[in-house]
Amino acid sequence: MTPERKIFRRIGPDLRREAMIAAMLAIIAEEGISAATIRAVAARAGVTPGLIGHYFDGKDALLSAAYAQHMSDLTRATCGQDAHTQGQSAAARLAEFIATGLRPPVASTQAVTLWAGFLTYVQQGGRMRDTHAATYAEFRDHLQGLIADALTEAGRPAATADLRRHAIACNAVIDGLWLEGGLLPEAFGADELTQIGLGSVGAMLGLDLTAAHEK
Amino acid sequence: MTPERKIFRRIGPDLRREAMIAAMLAIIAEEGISAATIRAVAARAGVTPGLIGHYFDGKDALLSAAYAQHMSDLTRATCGQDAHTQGQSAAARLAEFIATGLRPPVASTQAVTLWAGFLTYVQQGGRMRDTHAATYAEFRDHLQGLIADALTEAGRPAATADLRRHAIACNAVIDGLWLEGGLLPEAFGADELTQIGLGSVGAMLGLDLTAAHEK
DNA sequence: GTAGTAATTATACAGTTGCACAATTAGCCA
DNA sequence: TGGCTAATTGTGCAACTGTATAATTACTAC
Repeated sequence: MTPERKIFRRIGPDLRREAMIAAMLAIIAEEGISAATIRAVAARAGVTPGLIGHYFDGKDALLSAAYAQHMSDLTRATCGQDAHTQGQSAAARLAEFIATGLRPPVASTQAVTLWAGFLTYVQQGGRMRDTHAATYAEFRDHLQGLIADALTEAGRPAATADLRRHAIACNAVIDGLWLEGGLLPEAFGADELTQIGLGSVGAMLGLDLTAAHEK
Repeated sequence: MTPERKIFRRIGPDLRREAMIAAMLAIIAEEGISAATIRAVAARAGVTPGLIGHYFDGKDALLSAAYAQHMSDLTRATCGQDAHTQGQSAAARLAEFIATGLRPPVASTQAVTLWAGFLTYVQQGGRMRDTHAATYAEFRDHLQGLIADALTEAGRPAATADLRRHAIACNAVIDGLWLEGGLLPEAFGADELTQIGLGSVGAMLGLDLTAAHEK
């Protein structure tokens, strides 16, 4: 009766890393970041705690990697819809961008919870702050491009300074609605945030995005 | 050479509680919530760890109290400015409300960092979730009242359903700008967020809030 | 003054945390 | 088939965590 040792399989280093990141994200989303200990992540990933130290240079490195992954997922899910709206009008593309950001999986309690869990560490500088700044810039630049196209299409091209202000404002609306929807999901109707988002941004830009979105 | 015991003063129970809450808030703002241990809070409050257990029923209770205090501070700082704008037009009062929420001390890295630190725990239910829901409702209801007055004043009174949508949207703009300003303060000019906020909400409601605010 | 009492300190404890390190093993290549 | 190597495990440790509790002390009322 020798103490039976765990039998294990080697999956590639990349897969192993991904599994650990996925485990960390799942735990943060479900139980909060304070529950995301090395041991808990290891157990969820079906692995021994020591192995995490083998793939990541300490817990902070795993946290950073998980944050980068999550933000990358969100950005890809939001900006990646451009492919589906290639032939349509600029207004329709902008409307679809907004709608995508305000409906699952982008807008969801889980996504907001994850983001919020990381936020504490973002503020303390280091890699996570850079990731945040880069993600924000990418998202807003993308939005600014869509706004520029839509205004040009409407025969009202705008100067760069105005475009910047519009992008900041539209981004704020989307962020705010995304946040509130994720924090208090039961406080809003199914389609409500999307409609409000389209209506608000439309009013700010002088475009009828609701009509553009329904086509 | 007996081991010298710390000499201490008794301040009232209320003052002691406040000192502990203040210490907790300071630590969360400066070093993140993971640094807010009982021992750290005690040291900052100039007190022994055991005393915290004497005034609060566990660490969670202190955390809840600190969160409630912070949100109360923010709400009071934002809504409390009504007194100064009593005689003015409804549009001016709405404009001042928005401007107050987008400039220090309400809009600041410290305030956002604090809020973000608590967010993780808000998601896990309990007292802190109730505090969040109540704060959000209070803020939005206040905003909705200001919007109703401003629209009525402009000769365009709105139905309740429309007011609700307007309040959600305006609240989202303010929240989004507040958040971004706190997370990336160096990315925006001194007055920029206020101007964008007034312009955006004005466009959404069909009012010239920038002009109303300058008077 | 001086007792009484609530506030405050000091200490101890059991559990948890991140991590380092040696021992083991799975899969690959000759 | 039989090593070789890197992936993986198991264990241990020192530091830290929240909290309970007994011992002390500052203040108040008389």
